[in-house]
Amino acid sequence: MSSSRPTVQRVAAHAGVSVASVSRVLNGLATSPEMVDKVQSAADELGYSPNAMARSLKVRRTEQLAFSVADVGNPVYVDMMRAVEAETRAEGYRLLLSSTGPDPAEVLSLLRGLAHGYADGLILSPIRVTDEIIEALHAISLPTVVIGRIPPDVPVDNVRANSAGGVRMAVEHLYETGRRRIGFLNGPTDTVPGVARARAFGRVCDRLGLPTDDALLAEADDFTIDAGLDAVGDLIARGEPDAVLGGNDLLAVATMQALRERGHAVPDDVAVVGMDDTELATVTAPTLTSVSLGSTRRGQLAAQLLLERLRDPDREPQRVAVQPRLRVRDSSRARSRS
Amino acid sequence: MSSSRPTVQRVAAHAGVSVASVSRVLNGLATSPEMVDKVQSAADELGYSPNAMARSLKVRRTEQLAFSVADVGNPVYVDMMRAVEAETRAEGYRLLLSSTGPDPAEVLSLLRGLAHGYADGLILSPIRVTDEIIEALHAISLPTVVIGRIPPDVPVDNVRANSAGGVRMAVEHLYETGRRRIGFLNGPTDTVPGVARARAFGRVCDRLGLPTDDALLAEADDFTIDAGLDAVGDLIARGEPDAVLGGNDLLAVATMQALRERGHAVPDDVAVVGMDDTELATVTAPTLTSVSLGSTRRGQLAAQLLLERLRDPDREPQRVAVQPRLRVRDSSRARSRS
DNA sequence: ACAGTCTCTGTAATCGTTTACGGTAAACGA
DNA sequence: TCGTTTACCGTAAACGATTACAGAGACTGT
Repeated sequence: MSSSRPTVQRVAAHAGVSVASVSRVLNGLATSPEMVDKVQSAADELGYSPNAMARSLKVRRTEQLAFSVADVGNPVYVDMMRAVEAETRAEGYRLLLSSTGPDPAEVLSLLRGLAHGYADGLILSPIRVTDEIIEALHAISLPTVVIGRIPPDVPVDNVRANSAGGVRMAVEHLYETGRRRIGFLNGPTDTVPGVARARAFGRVCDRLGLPTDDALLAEADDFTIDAGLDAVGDLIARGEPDAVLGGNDLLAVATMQALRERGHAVPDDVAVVGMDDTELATVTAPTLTSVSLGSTRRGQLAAQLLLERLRDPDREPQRVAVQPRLRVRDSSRARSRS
Repeated sequence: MSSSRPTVQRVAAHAGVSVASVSRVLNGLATSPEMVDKVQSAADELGYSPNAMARSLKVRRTEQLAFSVADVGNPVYVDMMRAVEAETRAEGYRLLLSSTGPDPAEVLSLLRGLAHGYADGLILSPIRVTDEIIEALHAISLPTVVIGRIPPDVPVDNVRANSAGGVRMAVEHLYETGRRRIGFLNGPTDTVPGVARARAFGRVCDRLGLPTDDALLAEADDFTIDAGLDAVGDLIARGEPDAVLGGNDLLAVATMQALRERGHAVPDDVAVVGMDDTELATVTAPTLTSVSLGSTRRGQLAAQLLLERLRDPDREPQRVAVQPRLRVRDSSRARSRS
């Protein structure tokens, strides 16, 4: 009894047949009943299971898809992930998650490393897009769809949200409910969503004649609760806002927490609204008004685009956008006093 | 220009050298400077990147580790994941997440499918453990560590929490702060953690002389917020508890939400405590008392065990346990009236 | 009885790498 | 000058599977 895993050769020898026959019965091709019998019993006598690596080398398919996200702790990716999984599982693919932190180098290594190898296709949602990433995307031959804005000439399928529209809806909503000093706790502005949201915020404030002094603007160095807590203190103290928009739900949650600790009531003193409309928004107290950027829909579309490209690798890259929708909850209700 | 990806043969031809030389310079083995030059320029002229599949077939390593969790939406797995990732990244492994839903068949397919192929090692945290899974674990040759209780004779490394101890701490804490009708919103009792926690709850209540009528017991059919909301209504209405223990933080959050909707104050009318002490516990209002089962520590230990086994495949399987710790927050403070 | 079909099986090539092995030529020492 | 060491390089054999191809019987129909 050799120590290493049994191979198809060993099974063949043990069953007294050829390797071809073993492969055939294991893949359910036409064979005689007694052949099936011999091979099957030899196989599970030895505890054989095929080497996936060797198999995919030959057939050039792995039956796996990779989904790369920036932060598994962010519920927005959970939504996307579920949608992607639901869509791709039906086609028999296994889904592999991979969490690249905030560092673009990670994404890059993924694009070059895993990209050509362990998966038949890739969905990625990079938070920072560097020139190197763009370049790698140009060069990539693996079917790929990216979630998030990329330059129009990058030849991959693309689905994106309308961040700017979302910010606009949020600010208009706050304006309509009487808020005038609206703060913005953004994520890092060297990220794709960060920069889009910053720009949009400035524009809509200008249009509505709202103040945009620096004291009303804060930038967390990550789209996380911890980073939000670090950054929001100043905004609250120096900006004296009557409303705060969070760059995503996590930042909004951090804002609520900081407000509570400092004795400000939400929404009576300060309204808070988030972005992404994740499950988090429903569990906080008060529940969080949030603008949905369609994470589930984006995941679904990304999966569909990927599956279509898998079927037809040569078709034109497509790009689709999904529209935002405001979900009003308690954190932005009208003041009860006033 | 051929359409398919360039191979080592092609860059060899293009550089006018042998494939062996190409492989050598690409792997940084000893070669002359001019050889390095020729190969390098040929390689990136063709945009060559090696086929990971073929490579790992030969060297029998993928440099990848797989971590399989039941529900990516559960923050407890996020904690574990981060810990595992931190530990394994240092050794140069890439971490692949894979989300098997609540269905044991998924785990099984993972154990047999991905198990022998795309990863050098596997960490899994199955929520249900069937005979088939036990059997597959006996048969597995891939280095594997499971997080969660398994029968003692299963020959894989194992790290587990002390659920029972955790439940005990939670209930004692509630008892000491004056609660007498303690409800329990558990997850499914056909799961490993579900059954352990149910048993422990019964025992500690008996010991303390607390009532355990059926009206105080509820069982959600998943460890999620939605399932919790479905199941907790009855418990609140019929059980009239003055405290509720959630089988995990998600169930506790669901409980708080349901209580709020029905006009009960937390903690004044009803105290709530969760288990797992996830990030969620800090963002709710009131903040959630929760017993930490050491998710980060468990992830860390699991990763270390796996790495050790990777270095020495023949050593004895180890099993370690991590102890719970109660984290008191606002949701279980003493009543202010009374 | 024989050509033609059909069904099953085995031999060997192949996927894209790595690497053991052997050969060649330059460098070295005496 | 002539072995011997050293440094490189190329040829070919793996890794473990799939599959094109061809051969071998077993049928069929005439």
